Amino acid sequence: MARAGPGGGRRRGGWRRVSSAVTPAAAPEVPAVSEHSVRVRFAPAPSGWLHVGSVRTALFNWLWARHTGGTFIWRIEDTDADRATDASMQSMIEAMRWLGLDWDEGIEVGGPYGPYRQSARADLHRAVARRLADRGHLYHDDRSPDELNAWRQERRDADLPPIVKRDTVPDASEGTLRLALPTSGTTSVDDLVRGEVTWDWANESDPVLVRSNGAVTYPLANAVDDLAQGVSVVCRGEDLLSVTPRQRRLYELLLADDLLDDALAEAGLPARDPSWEAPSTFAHLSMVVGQDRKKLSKRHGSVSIQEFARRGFLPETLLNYIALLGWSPRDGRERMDRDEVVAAFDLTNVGASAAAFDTDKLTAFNGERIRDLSPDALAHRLVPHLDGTHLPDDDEGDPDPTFEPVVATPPTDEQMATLVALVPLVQERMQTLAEIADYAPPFFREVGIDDAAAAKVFRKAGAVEALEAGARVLADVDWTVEGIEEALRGLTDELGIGFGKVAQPIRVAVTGSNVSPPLFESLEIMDRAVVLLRLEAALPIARDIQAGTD
RNA sequence: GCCCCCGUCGUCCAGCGGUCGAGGAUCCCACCCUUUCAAGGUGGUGACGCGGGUUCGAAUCCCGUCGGGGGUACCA
Repeated sequence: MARAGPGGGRRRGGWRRVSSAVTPAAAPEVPAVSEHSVRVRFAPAPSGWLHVGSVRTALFNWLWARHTGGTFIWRIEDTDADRATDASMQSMIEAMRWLGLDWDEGIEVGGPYGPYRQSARADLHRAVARRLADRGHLYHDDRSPDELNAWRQERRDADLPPIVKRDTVPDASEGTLRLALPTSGTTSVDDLVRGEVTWDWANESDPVLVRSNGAVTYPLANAVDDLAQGVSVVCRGEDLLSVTPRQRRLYELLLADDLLDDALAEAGLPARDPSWEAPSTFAHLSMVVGQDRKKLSKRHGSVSIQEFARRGFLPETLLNYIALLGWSPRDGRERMDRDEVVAAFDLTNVGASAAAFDTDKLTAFNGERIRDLSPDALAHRLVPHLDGTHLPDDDEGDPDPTFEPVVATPPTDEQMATLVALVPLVQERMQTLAEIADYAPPFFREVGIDDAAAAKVFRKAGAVEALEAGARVLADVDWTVEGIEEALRGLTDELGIGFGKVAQPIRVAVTGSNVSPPLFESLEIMDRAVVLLRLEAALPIARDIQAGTD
């Protein structure tokens, strides 16, 4: 990833020192938190769900806080009451908890610089706006949205940029309040991910800070709260890169002559720590795109993070995989657990190009992780995929509402015992937890025989004989893997056919499918009586198919 | 249109002027193993968007171009 700009050395700042002071084995004499400690925040608007892109932003913030021993703040930006929903917020909380991303200050958990829901900070925002207006930084724009849109269209039609500046609008006494931005000169920021980025003030449109209904907008609330909460590092999506100049202008204005401190006092909110300055570090993360390099689609990860749980992905896998989207440790390791990622993560070493979400790679990671689980742990993780909590995919990839739970909620002791016995058989052949729904049913209840499997296997010569002989020898044999194997393998000589021709018909008869865990082990954990019954029941089906074949 | 960002195997990353006849992961293919399906093992295909320049030397630096993305809201 070539980093544009002359910033090759810009990443060598003081971060290493900070990070080395907080590794788990940090020497006790080094204070874990200094006056320059990292304070990062995740600040989503509560509309919609957490998806891969927003989770990556949350994760990188969280990782940087944990790596540096800093503070991870979760603030909710619900200044637009029309879009914010409580359901969305609850869903986000659930997703964060599932991923194991904990926050030190923020919604639900509180903290010294709350409230952490912007709608609860409206008094502060208004107090700030009033002071800004008093100092002459704001002006009224009384055009209606329709008028504004018409004006913008005119400008575009004339190939002119629709940039609003104080002198392009009448200074009316009523209407929305805009911030008067500088009209000339440039401003630049040294972004951790992108290097130096420069803007010309002449191209920056004056943002609306207060709506006609009196509510403040994101540009104001975001800047105020970042300052009031002592945020030191702003790490967010690239979609907010263009908003940086006006935000930094606001920082300047708010910090001048104690404007913000006075407003904080007036609103009765906690004072800022005197050592806090404006956020000095910015990191704009690239977008996450689909495998087609276009916007994230439903097939490619633009789904709620809960959807990944439903599809049988482990939270550890997601965390590991998403951390690798745009970042990698110096030694090139890919499979890492949470602590390893925290230890190795480096915000100053994040790539700037858009990352495509690759479900195949995620799936491969997941399979490996499943194999690393202890059988007992895996059994417990499997339960939600059997009891109806997580529905398997239907043909369209949507939750299948016709899925019949395989075990009770909670599972009976007997069901749990069966599951624990089954786990070693399926563990190494699963990529996702959801696949258990394919393997498990015949071990728990009666299942029909799959037509395609029957057609394929029963029509082969020797199938009927294999079923008959299988039932015969299995009727009295030691019901152990060894006993079953010996009996069944003995059949190849007796019938004069290969073992595959013996095993497949029996597999289909007993499991209903031509794909299953290993036969002997599968039979062993089933009831002998059940096995014999199924072999018996399959016989007429096999005979029919053979008859039709001739 | 205007502003900004990005551009190495299909995909994710490594590469920070010579050690790159470009490395790892994933995907794909082949072979081994094998009672199905997997897993595992071995091997393989596959990339510096293009054009100029700087330099003894460029994937690495500069310029241009093309392509992709974001912004251009009284959304965030």
